[in-house]
Amino acid sequence: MKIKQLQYLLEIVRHDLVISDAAAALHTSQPGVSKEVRMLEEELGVVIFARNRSRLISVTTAGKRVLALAERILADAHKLRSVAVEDQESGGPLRVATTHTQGLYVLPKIIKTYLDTHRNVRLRLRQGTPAQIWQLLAAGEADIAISSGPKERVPEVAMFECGRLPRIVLTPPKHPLLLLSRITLKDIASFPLITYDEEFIGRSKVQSAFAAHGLAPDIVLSATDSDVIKAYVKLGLGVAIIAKAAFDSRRDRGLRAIEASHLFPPNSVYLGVRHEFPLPEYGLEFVDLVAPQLRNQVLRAGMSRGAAGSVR
Amino acid sequence: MKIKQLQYLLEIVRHDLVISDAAAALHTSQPGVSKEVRMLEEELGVVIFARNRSRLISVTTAGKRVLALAERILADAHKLRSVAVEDQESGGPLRVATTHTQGLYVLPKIIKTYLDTHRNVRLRLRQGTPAQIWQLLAAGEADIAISSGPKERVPEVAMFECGRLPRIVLTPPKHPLLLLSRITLKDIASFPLITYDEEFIGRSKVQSAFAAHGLAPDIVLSATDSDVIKAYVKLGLGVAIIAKAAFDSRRDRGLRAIEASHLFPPNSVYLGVRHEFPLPEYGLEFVDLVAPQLRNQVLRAGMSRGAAGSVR
DNA sequence: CACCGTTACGGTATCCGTAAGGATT
DNA sequence: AATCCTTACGGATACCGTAACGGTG
Repeated sequence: MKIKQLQYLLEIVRHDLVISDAAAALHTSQPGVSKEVRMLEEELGVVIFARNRSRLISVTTAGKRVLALAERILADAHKLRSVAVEDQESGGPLRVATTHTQGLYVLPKIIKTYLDTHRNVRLRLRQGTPAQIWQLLAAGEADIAISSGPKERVPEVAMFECGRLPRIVLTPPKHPLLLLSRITLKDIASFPLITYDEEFIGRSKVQSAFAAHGLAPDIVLSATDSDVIKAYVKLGLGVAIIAKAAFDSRRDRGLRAIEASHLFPPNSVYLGVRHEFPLPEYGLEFVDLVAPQLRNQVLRAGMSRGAAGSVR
Repeated sequence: MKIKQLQYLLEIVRHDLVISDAAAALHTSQPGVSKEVRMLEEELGVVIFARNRSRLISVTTAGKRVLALAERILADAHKLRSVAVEDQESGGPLRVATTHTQGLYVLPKIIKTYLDTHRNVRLRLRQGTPAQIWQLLAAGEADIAISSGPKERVPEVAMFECGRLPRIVLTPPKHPLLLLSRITLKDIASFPLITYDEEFIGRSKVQSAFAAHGLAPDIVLSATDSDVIKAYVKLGLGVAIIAKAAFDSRRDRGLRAIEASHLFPPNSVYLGVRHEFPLPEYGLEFVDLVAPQLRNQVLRAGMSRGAAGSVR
């Protein structure tokens, strides 16, 4: 069974059962049409047209059913051909604001998968500090924020926890800390410390942990960027406390990592959208890749007005 | 676009995006499947599968739409293939009781057209006198009656006038009546008469017409069958009054016809069905060919209980 | 290195147009 | 005689399997 044969059928009916006319309309030869029709009839085991040897008389009852199905198949085939043009309209811009760590170490795989399947989405990735990120979202200059939480509530946005980043201690090779089987906060506090900038939540959590044990670490340098921090650790200026996700043992050969999730609480990562700015379907599908369970909450948040307690 | 290509798509999805497996399931070569998919993508101008050069990763958003349509098309195609078997069940017996005149001179064309388009209907034609015909219908041994009316009402059936048969006078060649420009009843009455049997309505109408003019024709022979009547006219036994439809100038070369519709009222022909025995669709389609305007009345009559006055 | 998808190639079947035949109106 | 469907035939095209190639995990 070929689609062409079905086209022939309908064209014949459209021309009052005159094969010659149908062939002319189809820009092909009349014997070709005649033959294809007969072959289809033979394949289906059904007489579609009642013939008078030199003329088509009428459509059989079985033929009517065949024609009805053929019509729908061809309509679907037509829709199929226009998927391409609709596809052009199905994409659009998607602005994601995120931190350096997320943008460089967590999102790449997700974004690759996403762009593979969403050819017409123009993804714009904006990096910044958490404060900048939530500000961008609140101002409507980003559609999705992925970042640790802001220090102050931002009423315009809804946030949902979408992951937790455990901490590690980062040292140069052959550092004394590497010899300890289970390090303590006190061990760390005896070395100069390099960590995230003040406005990062991670920084304050680190400081609180030390303070809870009456310790006051010597923070010699802070930065907004894991890679900057790494560079200074590599130079031997101190040890760092960063997200585990930002360390790649293959790439960061000049560094060593020590598990520290027992010392510092993991840093929650939030996905945020703006109230009253519902994400398009392709935006929700991005959310699906970041945190599959969040789709419905994000959908509702985008449609509702701002309210307290959107963080579960 | 080919149906085969759509099959390939679904088979690939069904095998978790592994072309090799799909090809094996389709009993064909793997490169063939690969190529057809790419050609379809090119034709539609849409990337259906996200690829990793040596693997299919996922289905694009446009691809999902393509797959949805492909699925419906293939489902319809499958239905198409099974039209043949359903067609076997769509027919059935249709028993038509009718007179010799109708069966031999009026119905053949209709029946040919009908059987051309209703290959699976087993048409049984039963001939008889009007009394026999209506009796068959009332007894449920016929589904449709086509005949002149019965002498007595038959409560079980609904009748609808579906045609009128004007009369002619039938003579041998070179008969004296042929010389008259406009014949009268008196002219006819001067010759021996051959006509339908007593139980035919036509016979009594003819007799009434003569009686109304104080004439008493000499009916030398009567028969139930136009062809029997013709045979005796041909032998010179007398002239006949029969339905015009029963005379074919090409076939009846040994006979001559004289218009007589001004002398005798036309004989109404009725189509009848039994109350509470609704015709199947294919039966109604037979009625459509006999009398297109009757379909709905016949449909209703078949579903309702017997009642007076079904003849309009 | 095992697996998978793509590319290349050649034999074969299918398609499709022209020409001729036959039936009907 | 004109119209229309069918059959016949031959050249071009597309199909499809095998084999070789390239990338990936």
